[in-house]
Formats: sequence, C-alpha cells, structure tokens
Amino acid sequence: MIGRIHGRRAFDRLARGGRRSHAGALWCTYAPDEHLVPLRVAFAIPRAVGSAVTRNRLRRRLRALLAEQTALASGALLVGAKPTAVELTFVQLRDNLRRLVTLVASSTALGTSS
RNA sequence: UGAGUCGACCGGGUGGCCGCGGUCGACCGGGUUCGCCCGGACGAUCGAGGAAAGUCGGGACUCCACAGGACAGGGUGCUGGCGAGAGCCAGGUCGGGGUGACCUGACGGAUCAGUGCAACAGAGAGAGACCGCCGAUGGGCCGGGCAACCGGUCACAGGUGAGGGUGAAACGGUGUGGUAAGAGCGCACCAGCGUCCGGGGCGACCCGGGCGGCUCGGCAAACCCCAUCCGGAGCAAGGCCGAGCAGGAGGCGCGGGUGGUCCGCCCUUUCCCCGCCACCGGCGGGGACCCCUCCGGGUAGGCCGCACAGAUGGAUGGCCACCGGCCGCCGAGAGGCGACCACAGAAUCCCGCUUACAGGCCGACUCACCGU
RNA sequence: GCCCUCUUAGCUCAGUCGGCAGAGCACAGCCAUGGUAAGGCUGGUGUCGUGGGUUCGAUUCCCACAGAGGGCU
Repeated sequence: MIGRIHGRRAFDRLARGGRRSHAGALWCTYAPDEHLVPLRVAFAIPRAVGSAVTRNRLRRRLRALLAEQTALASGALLVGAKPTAVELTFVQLRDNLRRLVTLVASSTALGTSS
C-alpha cells in the first residue's frame, strides 16, 4: 500500500531532510516520518531513459514492486532510475529494488537509534 | 501460380490472481463556520490511439488592444463541387518515372507597370557585330574607249546575319526560290503566337477549319504587380477564493516594551519626543511596540476552466495459463521444444496535414507463365 | 504542455542582391635553438545536419524530417 507525494512543500522537505542512497541502476532519497502511515512515493525518471512508453512501463513496474515490499511502511520516498534500468528484466528489477530498500531501511534504523 | 498497383478496414483474443484512477449510490470514523470537508471499506459503472506523436495549418474558448481606413509583414493562387477562405474529392494543361495497373511534381502576371539576375566560356546573354561574306549603290586608284560606259582592284562609307566557335540557353526548323552577299524577303510543310468561325463541356479546356504578321527568349519556390485572406497572445490563456509578511484606518489596554547580567527568574515603571511646575520627580499629550477589528491590492496554496478517460511528481499496471501469429531447431510425418509480439501512451477540445508502423483481411485492377 | 532559436574544418564562429567555401585556435612539415616553448614560413583540413523540389547551377530559395539549446509554472 503506497501513497503519493503531493505539493511543492513536501518535495522541498524531502530534498532538505532526505538521505540519498544508490544501488545498481536505481537511487532514492528517503525522509522518515512516522505520521505518514502509507508510504508516500514519487518517481524521477529522466528523458534519457527512453520514450514515453518506456518510461511509463518502468514507473509502473517500480510502483508495483514498491507496493509488495514491507521494509518501508512510512515516510516520503523519491525513487529515481538511470538509463541502464531499462535493460533489466522484471526479476532483476525486483532484486535491485530490494537491495535499495534494505539499504535505506538499515541506515535509517542506525540513524534513529544513535 | 508468382510478382505488383490502388482503395477501405482491423491492428492480438479469452480467462485467473494481486493492484490503480474517476463518477455515482449507500455505510463507518473524524472535523464542522451546519453549506459541507477529510479518511476508510463495499457495490455499480467507465478508463489510451490510428496515429494519442511532430506541433505544421485552421477553428472553438479566454485575456489584451481597438472610431474608421491605410502601410508594413505573412498565407493562398488552373477549373468545378463540398466545406469554415484551412483542406478534401473529381477534372484540365504541361513535365518526370514505370512493360503495365498506376505513381508523382508544377500551375495568375515576364508582350499591355517597372527593376534585377545569368558565374565560367563566348564576338554577343535582348538587342549587339569579333572572325567572316558581299561591296549591288556611293567613293579612291589602274586599264580600255572619242564619249556614254565597261573591266579590274582597294575594303573607305555601307549591306548582311548564312557559316565559325562558346554555352544550360544565341531571336523559329527543313527544303526551295531569290540576291552583290544574305535574310520569312517570297513559297511549301512543321513548331509557336494572336485572332475569327463551327462543335463539345457548368467551367478550366478540348476537337476541326480559316486568317494575320512572320517570331516577339529564360528565371517571379528573385524583388515585385494583380486577386483574395489575416489584430496580438496563448489553458503555464484566464477567472474565483485566499493564509503569512508589508501598507492604510480605527479601537482596546497591563499584555507588551525598556533597563539591571546571556537565558530562566526577579525587580522597577516607562523606551523616544513635546509642554507645565525651580530641580529629583510628578502631571498631561503624542509616537514606537504589542493585541484586536476592518480595508483594498495580492504571494504561497486551493477551486474552477476540465470533458460519457480526465490525472496534476501525473491512473489504464504486474504475473500466469490457453489460443492466434511469426522465426529457429528436431522429426519421414503427425507433432514436439525454445525465443519473440509493429509503431507507439491522452494532459483544454475539435478538424486537417505530415511522419512512424510487424502482421492480418476485403474489393477492384495490371504484368508474366501454365492449363482449358 | 505551449512558444522560440540554432546546426558550416578537430573546437569557437564568419559567409545576401544564388556561381570562391573562409578566419582564429588546434594539427603536420620546414627555418631558427645544444634542446623545448614562443616566433617566422609553407601546407592539409569540409556529404555546409538529412532527404526531396525550383533553377543551367543551391551553404543560400521552398517543403518535409532529424538533432541540439532556450523561455514561460
């Protein structure tokens, strides 16, 4: 279950207070917030990735994969893709996203505990 | 049977599991200025294209400007019909490609508005004479003759545009007569122009015939002229509501302000200006600050614009099975296995144009070969 | 989404009444120096983004396409 990020102010807050992580062909910035109970997600897919069809398909696959993960349950997340993400199959994309999500979850847990 | 041309259409289908966005209905929870708003679950229903693309023409719509007209700038340019002057369909003339079906390009004006361009070559690129031909007529010289005159020669005046050669293009072509040499100068045929008559067609135009002068070049996707059309910007247009800060007006007052030590805390009464009392100080007035109310403009933001798809970091997806195509491999065959699914994704809407596109299907037609 | 601009040598750019494709830097060779740099001399350098069309002839004029860049919230 995921929601959407809405409004200029939410994106400014994400850009200031978010932590940026990279894994493979994907990257993301995550701002933890326990009041945002459904995870709010936005996507940044540049035009260099491909045509509108390719970018739409990549965004829909990422949205479907984020809906089935459970490591991140709250906060705001901006997911970006590099042009090499197009060449991944759906299974490879799933592994890539899982690596990214576990990386973000562990570093956030470390940051809040210390 | 094979190859091909034109026109029209479709452009994967069915099912399962997990999901997404809008609208409507009714339910639950929270908030409420009682108009309603937010969130959740349920049911019903709708949810990408022929090009949604490029943004190349129009139009709707919105704002700005505007008495009327003109200039500048730009679009269009054969004829008829439809339509909204865009465009489409059919036809005409000229040119190019194909054996063919057919495809494709151009289309007002260069005599009777004017300007300009044509490198190089060539004598010359619109009117001129380099080489050349002639020198009839006029002239000079020589010879003959009594003379009129005749013959020769010069190439001075002059005539000529046939030939040479250049070029993409050289002021009709061929033949013949003619001449001093020549030339549409005359004639025959052909090409072109103008004009008249007859016939066909709504028309562009076509067919046939006669006459004329003999020829008056090319480029307007060069400037331009003529006819006709166009005000500018664009939904990020624009409209409504509207925090906070700043501005203006009014009111209230122990909230705030100032100082003592940076804060907590505590104390004092005024932080600034003016007037009165001889001064400390007191009294009065004003200002600053703070709080409240109101005002107009209007930012963030929200709503409308906005739709029988209608979002606003942007929904129509992910996975699987079968069928359908297509390719490769194995197999004598039936069949089996594996990989793949054209171009491409709405953001105000509509019409047109252009561009991209695997495969399938229908109709008409052409060519080649075979059979009857 | 809407509206504009540009594309010429390896790089940055000129190039109008259509006929020559050019500058600066860079590159190569030579001179000079013991050697290098600077300097001097001599050069090469191009499908003028792609494809059609007009024209005798197109970087230039017309049309279509492609690729870069910019502005408007």
